[in-house]
Amino acid sequence: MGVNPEPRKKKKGGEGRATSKEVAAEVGVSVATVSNAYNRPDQLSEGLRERIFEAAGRLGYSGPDPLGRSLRRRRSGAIGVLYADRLSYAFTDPAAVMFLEGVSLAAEEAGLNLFLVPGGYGLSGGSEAVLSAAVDGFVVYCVSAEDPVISAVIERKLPVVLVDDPSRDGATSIGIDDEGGARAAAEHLAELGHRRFAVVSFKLTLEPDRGLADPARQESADNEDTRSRLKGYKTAIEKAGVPWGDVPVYECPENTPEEAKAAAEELLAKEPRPTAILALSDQLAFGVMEAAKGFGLSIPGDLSMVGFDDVSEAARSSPPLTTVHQPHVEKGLKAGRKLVALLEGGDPGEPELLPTKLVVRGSTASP
Amino acid sequence: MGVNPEPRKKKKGGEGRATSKEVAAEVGVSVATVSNAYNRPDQLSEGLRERIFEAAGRLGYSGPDPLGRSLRRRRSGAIGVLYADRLSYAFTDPAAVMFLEGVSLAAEEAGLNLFLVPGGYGLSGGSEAVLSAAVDGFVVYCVSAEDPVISAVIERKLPVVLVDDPSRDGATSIGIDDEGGARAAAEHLAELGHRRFAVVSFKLTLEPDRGLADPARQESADNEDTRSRLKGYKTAIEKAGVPWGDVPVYECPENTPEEAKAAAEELLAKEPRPTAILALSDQLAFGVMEAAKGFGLSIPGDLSMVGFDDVSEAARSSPPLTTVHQPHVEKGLKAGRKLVALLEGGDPGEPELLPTKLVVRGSTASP
DNA sequence: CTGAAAGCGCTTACAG
DNA sequence: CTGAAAGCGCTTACAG
Repeated sequence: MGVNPEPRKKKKGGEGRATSKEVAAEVGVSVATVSNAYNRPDQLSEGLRERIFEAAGRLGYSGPDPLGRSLRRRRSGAIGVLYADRLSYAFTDPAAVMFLEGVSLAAEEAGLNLFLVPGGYGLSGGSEAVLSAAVDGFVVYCVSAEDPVISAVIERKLPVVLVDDPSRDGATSIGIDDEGGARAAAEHLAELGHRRFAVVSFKLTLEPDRGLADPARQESADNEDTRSRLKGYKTAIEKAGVPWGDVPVYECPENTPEEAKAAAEELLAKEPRPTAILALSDQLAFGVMEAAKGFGLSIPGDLSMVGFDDVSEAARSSPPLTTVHQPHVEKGLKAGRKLVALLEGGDPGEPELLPTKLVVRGSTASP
Repeated sequence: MGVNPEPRKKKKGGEGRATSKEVAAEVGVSVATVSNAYNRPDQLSEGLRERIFEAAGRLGYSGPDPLGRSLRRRRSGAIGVLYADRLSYAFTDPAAVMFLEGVSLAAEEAGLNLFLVPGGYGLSGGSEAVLSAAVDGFVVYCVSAEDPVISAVIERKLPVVLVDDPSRDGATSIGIDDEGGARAAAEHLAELGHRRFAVVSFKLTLEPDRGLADPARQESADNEDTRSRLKGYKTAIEKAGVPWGDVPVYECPENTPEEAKAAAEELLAKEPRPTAILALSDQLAFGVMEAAKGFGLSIPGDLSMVGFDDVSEAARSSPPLTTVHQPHVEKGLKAGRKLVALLEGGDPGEPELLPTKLVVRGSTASP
């Protein structure tokens, strides 16, 4: 007998946690009864149950091992949030943090734990994290449709809700009205009289460039959000009589103020200088504002600035940032709830689009 | 045969993901060989391996199921972060978010996933989340030594690192120099000439009060951080010749600006009005500043304000907040690394205390 | 280079 | 009210 190798030096020694089998032996009952003591109190007498708990306490058994239970039940009790990038970036982006807050609200409601899973991006192991996460389903956030990690998620055949990139037919998804929000932002600037625009954008493809992106590249953006926002700008700007081809669109490889600052430094050095800059996120907008400061430009006196996201810092920056509001927490909450519904056997439902809204604050004025 | 009940309608139908057994049958090898194809490529011929992958693709097998693997290996590949409160609060507190950033950095380094676990606090199930999380170890954040969830963690007999509350003998822990930081903050105010102080504090016990806390209650605070910070204030203030008993300490049940605002409204209504307020966190300080605005008080003209944490908003608030800096990200990173070391069989090591530092900005001046 | 066997820790429907 | 048995999906040391 006994072929089983290394796993743990259990028994005797008090060390290493006890198993239900050991508790059962101690009390003189079967493991089934120990299991029932924890899971179905009505299945055994109160007295026996207490004796079991007492023995468990003595042996240091803290209840069913999650791994054994999960394997048997085919449920881990956790939902995974797949984030496109390294996890540490997620905590750096206020929009992502609010989204996570929403998802965690949904997880709490359902009594589920939250598992954070980084997308590949050349991390050690690529999609390995996705393949090795013991979760019952995924909320996929901020991952472009082209990202190989998406295939990994699909392969897992777990319930999935796609956020902000509602492609895949039949998939459950939730997003926001990116195009409408972006259009409103650009219209606002046009109405103020601006005609010289520039745009600071997210990366356009998985292999990002740093620098100006021509319209062809813009249209090949593999992230739906990005495409829609650019399209919204374009519609409004062309309506104002400015050819879209005249508008420099600067691609930043990362959604950080630092990248945007560098971008803006190039954009603001151009002659004639743009009088208004549209940023695809508030994070990017903050970087542009810093660059403007460096150039001795006042906002909104010399330069108008519009962001996207309405992160809480937007209201507190100086000047307060005009931006497109989107309901981050609600988006996370709804995404989480949709996943829970799927877990409970619900059907995919219709893709849902949450509204956006332009919030005019102090960073925009007539040129 | 076949007693096993409901679990899943596998086989045929293409639906429901395949198992290694099915792949083995398809290829005509044993499950051991399928396992080897994924885990030990050197154990089988390249040709066979490819046939296995090919069959896996056809059957929709995406590699070893994490649950089965984890149970067998006795490793889940995830580290848990236990947060005292509801998870959604964690995402609301910038200090917690930075800490999580640090932990996620450590997790990434080690190729581990991050599991977020809410502490009980009357949530559905109390410590259930702790008991049911499939993790290899815990980083325990922001949980007071008295919290019952701590016992649940201990019971689990998993490697643990305690953050900010380095009690338990023999446990691995990391914290900051709370007392020194707080002392420096109060000394700074005393040197500016302040003599009428007030303090806005975290909750003192698991069953928090809202309102003034007398010294007895202060000393019974079950969170080490809180006790140490109050002690630091006390030392400096008494050194300045002000009896600690004269300093109102207002307990807020939650670490939110809203609570602090309400607290400050009471504090600022007192006669004589305090000329300086010390807050145990920046979050609380922000609330106090709002209240001051409501009273038409200028900062630092009418009221000096010192926070604690040096969250990134602190530098951007108006006026910029004088506060005690602590290295949140580094704390998380080190906590995570300590856990990883423990997981790899390292020993607990000495409790580590990271330095704090007063950062003087615009919210403090002479009375 | 490949397979048979044991077993990780648990839960469940059923028989008694 | 309690237990025997099957099995969740996997990995491992060993024999061949």
